[in-house]
Amino acid sequence: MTGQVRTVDGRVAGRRGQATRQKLLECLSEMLSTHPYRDVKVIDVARMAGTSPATFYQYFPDVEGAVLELAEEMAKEGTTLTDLVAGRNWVGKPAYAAAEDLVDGFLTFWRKNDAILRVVDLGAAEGDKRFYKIRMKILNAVTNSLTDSIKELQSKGKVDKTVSPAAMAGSLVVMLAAAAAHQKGFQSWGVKQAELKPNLALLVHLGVTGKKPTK
Amino acid sequence: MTGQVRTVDGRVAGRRGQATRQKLLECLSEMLSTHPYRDVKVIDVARMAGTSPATFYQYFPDVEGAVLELAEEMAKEGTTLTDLVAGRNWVGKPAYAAAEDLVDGFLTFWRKNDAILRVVDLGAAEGDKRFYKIRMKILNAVTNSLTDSIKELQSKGKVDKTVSPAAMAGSLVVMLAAAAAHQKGFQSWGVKQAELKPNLALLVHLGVTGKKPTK
DNA sequence: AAGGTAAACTGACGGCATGACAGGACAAGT
DNA sequence: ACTTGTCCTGTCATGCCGTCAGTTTACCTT
Repeated sequence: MTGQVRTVDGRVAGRRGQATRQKLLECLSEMLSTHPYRDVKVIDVARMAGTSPATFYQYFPDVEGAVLELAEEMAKEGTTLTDLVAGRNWVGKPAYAAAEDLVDGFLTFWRKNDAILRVVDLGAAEGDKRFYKIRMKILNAVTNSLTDSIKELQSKGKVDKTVSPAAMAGSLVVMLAAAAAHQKGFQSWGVKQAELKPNLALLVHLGVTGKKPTK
Repeated sequence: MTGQVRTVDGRVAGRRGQATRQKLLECLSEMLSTHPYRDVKVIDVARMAGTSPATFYQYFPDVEGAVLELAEEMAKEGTTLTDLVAGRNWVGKPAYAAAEDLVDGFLTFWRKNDAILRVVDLGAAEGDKRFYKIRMKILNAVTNSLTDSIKELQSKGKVDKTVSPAAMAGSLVVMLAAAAAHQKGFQSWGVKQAELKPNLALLVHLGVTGKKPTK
């Protein structure tokens, strides 16, 4: 579609403009990683980028608008998460490997983008449709894929008919997202990273296949 | 301990003072339910409470400080969640009922306090220890209880030794919290409330006992 | 009831973020 | 060098933040 980068007042941005715009986004990202969302101010981001607040407002309506921009970028990258599920075999021994890979990929992706994902999560929970949509875009990739896998197992009679594939897939994906977001939280329960992964994988396996993995 | 309510500058608050303080908290709570966290301003809360910003700052250091107050209150109430797990029988048919009750209680509690829990979640994810502690207080009640249940099943040989009780309990609780926080999100996957609950209960059952529920 | 004291509240102020605008700096082509 | 369109910044009005000095209110003592 319209791949044109535009300023707030409708001008098309040239090379130099795009560069500063990008720099502002980078600084914002940095800022989000090191300061509470509520305290991220336009003036700080602008200063960090070596420019003025007025410039910031040329490219973004406000902080939220800029965060949405970052989130969109991330969402594009996030659709590659589908590869973790699509075309996997959920029967027998390969099933557990699939579960492990899914958990691993998910945790890695979340850790890499945790600062933005925090804000996206908040915005979505607050009912902001724009953030909500982005969150869906990321999670849908995995959820739909998982849903299909469960449906297939069901049609083969390998999974109980009472299970709702979408609800189960959604629950699992939501669990992974939350576990990823609060990875540090587990430490205070005396749970080490290394312990967490296999248990999440076990739960994913149990949820999808309904059975314990065959070792 | 010191049950004294104090102002920021150290005075002990009297009857009238406590009343306005309480009113401010109520208005803040209302504000959090209807506006994005980032946009909640002291002046708006004060206006809604029919007082001035200066009064607000007599009782709370800032918006965050007041939210912590609200969260503490909620956390006290939240420890009753333990009752949903403690003393439950996780063998045979009663196990599924236990899982159902846990899911139901959790979702209800979360929905009732969603506005504050959103902020607590954000604060915790951002690494703020105060919010983190409150989140733990609520989740620990359930997690520790679940952990014990799993340990017990393990000692009886009913659950695989490779399972880490704490990691499993933590994963399940985190899943419930996330599912509760994004209840609306499931609708766009075509999942109805009524479908979600039994599937969550099934996952809890699978996670704790390692087996499908006996109907 | 008068007077005293601590509590409760407010008006006002300096400081800072926001957001709009107009004008100057810059790059690229002629 | 000149023109043109893009890009950036100085400046300003507005509004919120957070503090303080000072006023009003409630309560207690005598």
